[in-house]
Amino acid sequence: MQLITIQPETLFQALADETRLRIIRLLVVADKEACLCELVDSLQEPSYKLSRHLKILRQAGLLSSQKEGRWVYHRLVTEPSYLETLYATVQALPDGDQVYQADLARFTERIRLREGGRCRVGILSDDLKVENK
Amino acid sequence: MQLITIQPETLFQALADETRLRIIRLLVVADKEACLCELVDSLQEPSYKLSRHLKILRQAGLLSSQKEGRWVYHRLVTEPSYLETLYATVQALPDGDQVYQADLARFTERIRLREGGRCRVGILSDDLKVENK
DNA sequence: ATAATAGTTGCTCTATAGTGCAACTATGCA
DNA sequence: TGCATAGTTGCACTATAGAGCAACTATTAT
Repeated sequence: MQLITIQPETLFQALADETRLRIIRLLVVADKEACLCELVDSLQEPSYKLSRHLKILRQAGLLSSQKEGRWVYHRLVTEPSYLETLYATVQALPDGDQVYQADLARFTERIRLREGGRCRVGILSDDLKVENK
Repeated sequence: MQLITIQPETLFQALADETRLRIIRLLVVADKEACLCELVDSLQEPSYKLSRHLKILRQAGLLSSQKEGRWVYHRLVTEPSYLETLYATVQALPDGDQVYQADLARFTERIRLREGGRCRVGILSDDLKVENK
């Protein structure tokens, strides 16, 4: 049950950003949940950036996030039912420069590293890791 | 045929504004075209404001506008087909504070003044008229 | 305990979006 | 021919959104 009502504009505002659309579209098409590090490797974007966008999607009621130890799994929210219609639209959008296709390809590769369906490795793309001095 | 490809984000950006959602929702639910002055009286917003929002919707590929004498009629674009799905979502959105319902009520009343299906009067809400000194 | 790492967030900066006012164009009517 | 009016747009102002950096928390493994 959702106590505070989310404004319709907020919903569309959440999708009005390329990075967030890539996240949503990936989760819609792959029909899977994903943790941040898997998204970092799939979208090739820094974790702090994705973390913030995930928060915006969560606040818009599109995503639910569950912590499991070190990892946080993000999945699409499917209620209320018009969200399913919305995801159908997202899935039907053109992929002019094959960005989504490339994201999905990396994601598919990446989740092959899961053990028992759970993520067991961190960020693999060296250039996206945050180094602790 | 659409020569320049509209980015998916642009589509959602266009809907990420209360005024523009009111316009789209009104046209979806009423299943009618409307001219600016009818929209001004229905949404109770100044014409310069709506005119700009209509332009944004047009540029996003959601609206087509045709001039007929003094009046410009705006109608929803239905191609490509995922736009229909998008409108279905818009129609299914909650109307918490009955804003859309009130807009529709005023619009229904307003288009009763048409003659032969065409708008024959201008802005009726005195407080929204732009006075020429 | 300590180090490594998954993830988050405060801060600053820059770009862009929305508003209102006022001036503008274009069309029809007296 | 000139006026009223449907509609558009340049300008200035303000608010907000997104990015990057760096510091932070929390959890696991050694």
